Amino acid sequence: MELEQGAAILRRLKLKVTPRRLEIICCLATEYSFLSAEEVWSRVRLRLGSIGLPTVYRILDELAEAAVITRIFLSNRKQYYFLCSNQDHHHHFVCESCHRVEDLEQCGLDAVSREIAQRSGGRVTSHILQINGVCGACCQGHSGVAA
Amino acid sequence: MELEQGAAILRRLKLKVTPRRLEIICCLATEYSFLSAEEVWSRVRLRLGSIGLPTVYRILDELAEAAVITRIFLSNRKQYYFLCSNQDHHHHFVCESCHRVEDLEQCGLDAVSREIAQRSGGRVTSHILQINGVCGACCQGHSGVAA
DNA sequence: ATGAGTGCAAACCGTTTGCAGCTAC
DNA sequence: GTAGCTGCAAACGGTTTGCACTCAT
Repeated sequence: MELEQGAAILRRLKLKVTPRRLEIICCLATEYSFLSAEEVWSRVRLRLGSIGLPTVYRILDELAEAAVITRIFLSNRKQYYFLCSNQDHHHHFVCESCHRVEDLEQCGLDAVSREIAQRSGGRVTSHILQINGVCGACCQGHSGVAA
Repeated sequence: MELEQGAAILRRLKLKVTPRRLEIICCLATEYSFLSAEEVWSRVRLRLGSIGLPTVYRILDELAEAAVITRIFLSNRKQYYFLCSNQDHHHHFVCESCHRVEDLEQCGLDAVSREIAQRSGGRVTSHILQINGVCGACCQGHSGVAA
């Protein structure tokens, strides 16, 4: 992603265009996998020289709240972040070997909503769906990238 | 759940039958909603007199590892536990108002697995699906139970 | 110039661990 | 008797906060 695209995102969110914000957006935009806050921190430090971890958290949080990036909660109690250009409702397939993230078109929640409405008259308001597996490349013997 | 049922579960897992373990299983068995470790702790203390929070964590962890109870990770970084007698593959509908949990039969993941296999040759190994909403009773004006 | 952004250190808080004493078997 | 259980206090680690300083606008 060009720096100008990052700046446009920030202006749309009425956030000041600062080097740290641009660098973090660029960092996520060039990754094909989700990153922890510390992983973002270490990557961004290489280019900015210095940036505090709290700043990384603050910026990631702003971007996640604005739905510019996707936040994933994993069972190790850490939060991971992923920049996805697809704004329509969709879910992700996460490769357990290389941590690459793929978009999914199928949601499959229509049937569930119907089941709930028919059975008890309830209503679905949101859902969390994450698919884990091994992607095609990793299935074919590629060893993958360490986490 | 009777105490004897709890004892049977523990014997099956080759764990010693202790009052704390029995009490925790009973506590979860009589709840219709998921509970945090601290919520289990406060309920169980009423009947046991004294029990340490680390013990509650240890026992909940054992039971979750053995798949006797279900562990849910929410975005507040806390873990919640729920005892579900249904052992087949299924998911849960969680009411946002009263925190009651219902079993779902629909999974809807077959279509997703097909999509992944067809598109990139990948393979689905696991998935996390949680449906949030408002249950029938709460939809009909019942105010629900606070978290 | 001024309010938003940032670094640093310290707090936070759910969870885990080490170890001594206790209990089911 | 002994291996496993439990309580307590302390540590852990990812994340958040308070506050003084700095920078984009």
